[in-house]
Amino acid sequence: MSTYSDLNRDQKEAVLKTEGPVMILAGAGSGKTRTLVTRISYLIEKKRISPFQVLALTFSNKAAREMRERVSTEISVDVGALKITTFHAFCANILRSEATHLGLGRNFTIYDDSESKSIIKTLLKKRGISTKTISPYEVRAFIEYLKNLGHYRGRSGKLDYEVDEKDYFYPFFEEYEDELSRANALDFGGLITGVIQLFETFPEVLRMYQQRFKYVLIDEYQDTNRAQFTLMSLLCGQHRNICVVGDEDQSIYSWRGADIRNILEFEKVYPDVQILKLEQNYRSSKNIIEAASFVIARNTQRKGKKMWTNNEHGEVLEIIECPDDRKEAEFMSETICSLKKQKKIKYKEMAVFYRTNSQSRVIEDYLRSYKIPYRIVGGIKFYERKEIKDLLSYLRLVINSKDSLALSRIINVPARGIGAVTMRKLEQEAENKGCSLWEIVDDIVDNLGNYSHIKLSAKVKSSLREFCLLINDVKVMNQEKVIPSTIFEKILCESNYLTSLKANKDPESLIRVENLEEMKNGIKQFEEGLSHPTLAGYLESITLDTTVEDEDSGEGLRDLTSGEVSLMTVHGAKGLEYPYVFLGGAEEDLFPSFQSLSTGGTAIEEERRLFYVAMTRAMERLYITFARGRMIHGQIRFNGPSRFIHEIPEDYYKWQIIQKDQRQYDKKQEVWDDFEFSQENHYDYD
DNA sequence: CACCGTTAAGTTTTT
DNA sequence: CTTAACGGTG
Repeated sequence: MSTYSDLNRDQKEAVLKTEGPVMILAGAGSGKTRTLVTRISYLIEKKRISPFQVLALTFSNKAAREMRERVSTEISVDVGALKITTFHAFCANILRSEATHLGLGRNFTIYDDSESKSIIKTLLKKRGISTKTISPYEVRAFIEYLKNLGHYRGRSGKLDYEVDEKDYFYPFFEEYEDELSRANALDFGGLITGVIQLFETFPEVLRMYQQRFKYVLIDEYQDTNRAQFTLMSLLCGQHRNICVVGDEDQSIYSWRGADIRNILEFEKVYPDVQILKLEQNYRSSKNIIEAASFVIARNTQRKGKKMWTNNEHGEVLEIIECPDDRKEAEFMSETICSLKKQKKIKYKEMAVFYRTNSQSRVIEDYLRSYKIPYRIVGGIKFYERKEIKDLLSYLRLVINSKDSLALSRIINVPARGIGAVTMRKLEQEAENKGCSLWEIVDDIVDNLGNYSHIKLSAKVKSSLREFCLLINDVKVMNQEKVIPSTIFEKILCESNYLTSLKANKDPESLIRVENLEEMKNGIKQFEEGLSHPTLAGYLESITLDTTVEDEDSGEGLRDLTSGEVSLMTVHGAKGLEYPYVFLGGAEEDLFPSFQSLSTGGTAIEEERRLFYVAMTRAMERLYITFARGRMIHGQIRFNGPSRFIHEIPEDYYKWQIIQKDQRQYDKKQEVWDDFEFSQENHYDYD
């Protein structure tokens, strides 16, 4: 890399301003990643900063991977020392090395959302509270809320948020934290707050990291929560070489704790910040950019950017009014086919976006019947499947025997005759002795005599013995650094998990067997390229990065040169771009969602940002479809087109009506012209 | 202890 | 229309 001539003036500035706080407001398609990558290589090659001192934090592994790859093709120096990683992986890393400071074992387990929910459920149950009196969901939300703020138990000093320790829910937060530390576990939020606690409690540790990371860069800054902001402030407190890159108009994760104030009020914390705007869009046609700009301009929570492009005007957008969701899917399929046939557009250049996952079903049905190859991006989660979680629990227990959640999950899977009654006895004993479930189980097997007060049948005893034997065997294997795939194999066979699955002849079990096969492939893949793969390393890699390699769908439908049409939620589409985009279900109560409308306030602005994100993914053509009537929860609902459609000036679109019928939407009057028409008469076509 | 029927509820999901 | 969760029975 010797020249920056391919960058525009603003981008160059963003590269060159390396000292002090910098905020780059990078609009959609403004060449953000390219700018960041160039900035990193400028730091290293021109300013002779050691790669060891540069830290780039992203949210997704995908983003981290992409940046790492692009940096490594860009610069020739050793990139190995360069830290480009996710917030969570970064924190997990620090905590593993500094674990002892916090009284944590370095082999701690990381619980995902569903696991922390289980913890809360058992917690409530233990207290004899029905889930109807207090919903575990609410408790979880409360705990998550605290962690998103950066709160940890006993945090003191000047807090920039308020915590009411007399809050009805607060004791649950404390009990939950106790439960996690007993299990030597952390949840995702705890990874961040754990590092905050570490830094605030041990200034010398903080100083060490401050000295190491002299240049810090944060991508997708609009999605940071309070805790991440605090972490960043601590880390950059000395040198203040902090560069954040984001777009307030693409902040779509506030329900996950993202705090848009982090970006809107950055100047308050860093008055000397240099704010740079990347406003030239290289992705989309003029029509698309301008139409999207009109929509987003309605938001008040903005710093204000004026996106522009040198690209052609291109075609106007198309608004397609369909009688129902099936005709909408049919329109998409028809259009995709004709684009492919007549304009030789490849499938992989087309994408369908929707607000909710449930919308994909009808679309999939039609795509299949039109023999259009497609792939769902971010649909079913591989690692959330029962059989995968079961085997992961075995592996976890081996690594961290205090992980009682993992133990309870698998002690009777496959069925060994160790049921709820036995488990209650064991849990009681563990509680009395103040030790973990595993210790009790392990001890009972060795020293039965000490447990005469616990009545266990002979069958249960022998089951426990067998289970213990297996786990202890595997623990030894792990200590002897046997590779993960061999350990996996052993558990799969000797736990009888595979045998009992195969005994079931139903197709469900067959799929499970295949999934386990795939899991093994995943482990093998992990081992490749590592000289000393460990089980702990494997677990870390998959809890913090659940992306699964694209499998080849050998269904015969796949067209290698043309690829597949991509289907995803609008959330899933962030950061991506496609020449041809279909945005389905642009209806009131769906997009914007019913919930956001009833929440009121600024919730609608986030929906608008979401709509804006969807629009700005499109490079050449954008089709926005809506259905007059849609099946929702088994009932046909008539919601009318999304308000966001009306926010696009009329010169920017062509309004097309599919299958005229009696119930037409009159966009001039914004009312249905026939309200009395009965649903039944309406929906028996074919 | 496992299975089946009933009931209730229903966004988005980077880690 | 789905799906998850609970409570009753065999």
